[in-house]
Amino acid sequence: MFSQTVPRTSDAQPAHYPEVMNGGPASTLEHALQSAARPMACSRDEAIFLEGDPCSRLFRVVEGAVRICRFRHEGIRQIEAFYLPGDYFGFDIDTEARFTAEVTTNTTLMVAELAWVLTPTARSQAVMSAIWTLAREELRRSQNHALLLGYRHAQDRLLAFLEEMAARQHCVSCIDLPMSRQDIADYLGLTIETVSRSFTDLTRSGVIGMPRPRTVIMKKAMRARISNSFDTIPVSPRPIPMTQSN
Amino acid sequence: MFSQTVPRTSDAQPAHYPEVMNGGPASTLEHALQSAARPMACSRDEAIFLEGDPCSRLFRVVEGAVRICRFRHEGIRQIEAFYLPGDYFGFDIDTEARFTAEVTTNTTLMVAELAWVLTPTARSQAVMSAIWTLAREELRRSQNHALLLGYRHAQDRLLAFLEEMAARQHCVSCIDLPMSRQDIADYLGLTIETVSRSFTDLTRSGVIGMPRPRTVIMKKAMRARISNSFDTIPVSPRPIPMTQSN
DNA sequence: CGGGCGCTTGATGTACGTCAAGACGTGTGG
DNA sequence: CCACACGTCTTGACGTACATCAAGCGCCCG
Repeated sequence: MFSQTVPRTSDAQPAHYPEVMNGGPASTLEHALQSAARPMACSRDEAIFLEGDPCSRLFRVVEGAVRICRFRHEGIRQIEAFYLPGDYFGFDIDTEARFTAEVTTNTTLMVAELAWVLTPTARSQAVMSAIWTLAREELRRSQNHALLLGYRHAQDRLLAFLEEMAARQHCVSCIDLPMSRQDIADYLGLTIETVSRSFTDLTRSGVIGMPRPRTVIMKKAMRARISNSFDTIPVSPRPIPMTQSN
Repeated sequence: MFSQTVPRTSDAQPAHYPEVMNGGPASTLEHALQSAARPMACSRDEAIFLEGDPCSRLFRVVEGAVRICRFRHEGIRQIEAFYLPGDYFGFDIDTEARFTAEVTTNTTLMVAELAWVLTPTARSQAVMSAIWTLAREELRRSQNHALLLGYRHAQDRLLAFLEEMAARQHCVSCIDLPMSRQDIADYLGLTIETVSRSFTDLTRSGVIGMPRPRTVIMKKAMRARISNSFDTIPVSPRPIPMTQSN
């Protein structure tokens, strides 16, 4: 339960901020959460919280994946982020959740009451700095998402997405996709057909291998395949070392 | 100089976080910056800092506008955010700037050395909470940008952009656009021609008025014109009261 | 082995990108 | 103050990539 090291981006701290804002070893967060957390199993497409719900709980993905999204009237759904094993979410920036959170596949979470985590005894500077690190990571992720959506070609967006997934998972070349084609489409701002066709095209051109629909093998110089890749690394400036649970 | 109240989103604080994380009256930030800041005038397209530069300065827009962006190899540019009068930027989440900052038009800024702002005397909890508020605002903006880019039709993106601009400016119906069509295109993930055509179409259909290219009048139920608007307000959950300088 | 869901593939329309030219407005110099 | 020139914005013609509508395949689970 919360027994992993948090995704560490702490190798890139703003040197100027005092300790309370410096991430430091984010394992302090797990430590503070250790006794507060309880496990929670969700089956596919189950909602964890809805947009507008009070932000009262902090979650960590153990196994599976979570999507946060919004809906437009005719049922059009837009996915803002995926959370993979090791990721925290729910420490929102408002009193009310700005997105709906659902699991994309059978998923195990750890849950802790924010009120409990932030009790006077628990709310150390270390905990606060860990929260700060999470917020920065969230901002970085969102900015990278916007950059991804700036690509005009479906293949570029898909490749950027696959690179993000690869960077956030352990293996360099083997990617597990714990979400449906529709989920990917709603994250990339495309239709499911275009996503599927792009997967096929990338496979046919030898850029990726796809033994099963939700397993992708990265082949050769994939980055060079992005027609207009950024001079600076577009998706994840520094690969995020992410300790996966179980 | 930094004499305005910061954009207040503090009406939506996570009630659970201790004071250090609660925005509180962000005027504390201006107060802390008051003596540290110096004015800086930039002419159109001038760079303020480049991607990769050390994050050492905090800026506030007094007049004009700033864009932060990245470049892809063939000169394709992608704009992540605009900063308007009253907005702070430069308090980045890393030691190095993740974007290049340039002014879109003749612009006046206030500049303060982060090291000075964050000296032991200045780094009060109030200052830190103000920084936290800025970071949350940045996250919200980035998420809204990603949502905007999720719209599949150019007119929808443009309308969402205009709504964002309207919400961030004083007047409800009269929008000043302190950036070129190319800037708007690079922010919306479109070409300049498509942006121009969308402006024309919206004008012809009576949704907006455009006395001059950079002045837009919002007419009638503009929101209803977005073909797939979000059930919940897409761009700015609560209009941001933004005190403009001079 | 059968059913259903997720994924893929096909055919067609349309919105946007691209290339190109022209109009407008703005700023500068005479 | 006017004329000119440059840059910004707009408009046009055309090609292309993606959305849409529709059908079919394949995998997984019951």
